[in-house]
Amino acid sequence: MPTVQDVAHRANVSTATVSHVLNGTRYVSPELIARVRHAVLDLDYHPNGIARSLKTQKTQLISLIISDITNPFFSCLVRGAERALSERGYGLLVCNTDENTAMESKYLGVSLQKGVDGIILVPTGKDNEGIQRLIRRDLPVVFADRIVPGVDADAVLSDNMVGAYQAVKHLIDWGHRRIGVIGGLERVTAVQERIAGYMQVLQEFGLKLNDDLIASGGSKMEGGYEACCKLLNLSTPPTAIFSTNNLMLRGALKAFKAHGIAYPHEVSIVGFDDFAGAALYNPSLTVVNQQADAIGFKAAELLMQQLKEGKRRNPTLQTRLATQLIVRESVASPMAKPGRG
Amino acid sequence: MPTVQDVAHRANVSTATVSHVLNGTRYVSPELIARVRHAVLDLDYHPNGIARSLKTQKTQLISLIISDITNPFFSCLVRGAERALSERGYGLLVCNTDENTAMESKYLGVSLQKGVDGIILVPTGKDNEGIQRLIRRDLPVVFADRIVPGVDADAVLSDNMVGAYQAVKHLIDWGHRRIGVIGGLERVTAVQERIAGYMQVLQEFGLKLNDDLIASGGSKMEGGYEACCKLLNLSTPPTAIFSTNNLMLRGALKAFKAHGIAYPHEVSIVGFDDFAGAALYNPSLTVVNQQADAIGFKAAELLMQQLKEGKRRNPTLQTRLATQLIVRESVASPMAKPGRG
DNA sequence: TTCTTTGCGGCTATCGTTTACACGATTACG
DNA sequence: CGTAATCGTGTAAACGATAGCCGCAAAGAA
Repeated sequence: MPTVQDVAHRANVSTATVSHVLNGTRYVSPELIARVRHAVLDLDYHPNGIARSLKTQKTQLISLIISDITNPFFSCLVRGAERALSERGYGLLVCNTDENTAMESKYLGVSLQKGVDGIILVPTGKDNEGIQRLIRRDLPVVFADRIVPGVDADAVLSDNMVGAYQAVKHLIDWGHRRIGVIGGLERVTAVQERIAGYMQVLQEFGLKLNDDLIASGGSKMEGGYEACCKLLNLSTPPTAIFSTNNLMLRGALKAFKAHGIAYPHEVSIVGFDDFAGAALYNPSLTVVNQQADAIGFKAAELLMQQLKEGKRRNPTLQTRLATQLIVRESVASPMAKPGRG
Repeated sequence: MPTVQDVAHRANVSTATVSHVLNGTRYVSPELIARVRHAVLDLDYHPNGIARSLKTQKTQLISLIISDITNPFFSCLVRGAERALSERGYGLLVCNTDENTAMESKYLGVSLQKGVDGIILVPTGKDNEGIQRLIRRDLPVVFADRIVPGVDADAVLSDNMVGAYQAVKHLIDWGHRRIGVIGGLERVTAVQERIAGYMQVLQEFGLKLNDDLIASGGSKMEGGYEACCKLLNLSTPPTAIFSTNNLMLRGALKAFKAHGIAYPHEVSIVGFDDFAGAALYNPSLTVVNQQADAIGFKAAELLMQQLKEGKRRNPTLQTRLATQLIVRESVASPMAKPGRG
């Protein structure tokens, strides 16, 4: 592996000149430029990024901390972020926390050690000593999808309240009055907001809130399955269900299947977050779409901005991306006799 | 940001001692260990990974080059790899090539500059100068999902021929004789093998091969849609279709919908690669499952081994992971009158 | 007592860059 | 004609860690 020294030697110039030719950081005569270029080619020289990082204190690395890449919402988010970053020559370090705060801390720590230039964080939710440390060190951080309440940093989020509002309003428009919710992890601000949206609709239409109708589980398919079973096993089950995330929606569908329930005629269902194939289910699924890719992209852009300006932004910027109700076939009027049992 | 120097100073020892205490690389008296530990805590010292990397020539970073994280197969693969790596303190740099050889080269280049310790590569297929360079530099590489024919490196793959065999045999067992294939990119060895498996079954059952029945497209949903349309528009369309990948399967389903075709009764279909929700379609989808997570995990493990042994393996090791036919509802007997017109 | 051995821990070169500073030469200016 | 400014390039000091090589002291041997 040749080094600047080797190049300098071969081109009969100093290492400074080599460096400046390569980076265009000061005037060098055409003659020397040519010699250096030549030597670089001859030796197949590629500058060592690590040494460069050590000197410049920049790694061109961003870490992206999410809960689970396997969730299509997050994989789209990652894709969006990667698109924005790779254009500008940044690499993306992907970390899966599995909604586990300890993991999050660990990854925050390794990110710091690896010297990333910034972090896009989908926080597990609990306020976290690790996050405070980043902020203190003045490392650019932007939250995506969720925030952690006490912490002041840029964020790009879905408009969760409105999204939930759209979903639940849709159910009400179809005549549903007894609407169940499948919630995810309670500490996650995104689901808090979605449930708040749900409650707001209820209030607006003068329906009374029934705690039994709010069922929570993990955030994955299994959790959705269990939560949905809880709802279906109520003495008077809901006539419609609003699932606050995409994996849990599928869990709910599985529960329908297990209980021999045909949607939408026995129970209607609306999900949060569209996904490839939602249109292909039979009946197809009515969902609230969120712009996962754009969230990632935007978050990366904000981060790049902070990097350019060299500081964390002050005051902090919170962007909300619109959601959209996609009406398909999973909602129908409630049956004449609500409930099954 | 405190450095070893600061710690050494505060603990009244040399930097060498600090380093050795932190890494346990030589005997240090309990007394000094305590002093160093104390100083580390006092200063909230965290070693700078970049400096360490420069000195040790190791970054604890692996890059994983795939075509598209948005494809559930790859996101599972990533997950598996990450699980194996993060346990051992390695970070994962994720790169999406979009099946584009130029992108692949670019990412190979940046990986080298960033000084990754190894690469897990899902090659786009074309033999690539960049890959040869890695090999020459003796950088550990392991292929996942596919290989590039001329290049000698460890690989972890699905047993594609057998998988395709299972799928197509299943269709034949149900009485199908005119079976279409939706192929992906031709240069991808995985799809080559799957098509070879298809051909093998045909031969075994004395069916003659018909080029019209092999339709290719991109590797994504759109490609599947188009390829499926081609098949459906044949003068005598197939009675069953084998899709060689997961996204294309959904594209095919979309084509069914567009053509008003009800599977499995009008046309049967089998896909390659199971995915969350395949069981929830209606009718549910019969697919050949591959162990995506295990492929990623195993690939990472092989890489770790190479790192431990300090060299690329010789001779090279190729692992095949079993596939499994998951019979659901998307296959039925062909109609009495094959074709539609 | 003196010489050797051994064990502990400090000094310092090194990894491969970037970049502040210095330098000599040439030109411009008052 | 002396001083200053300009110009093009080189020298060498960082960046923050690791680790080879020594030196010193205490212990053991003769």
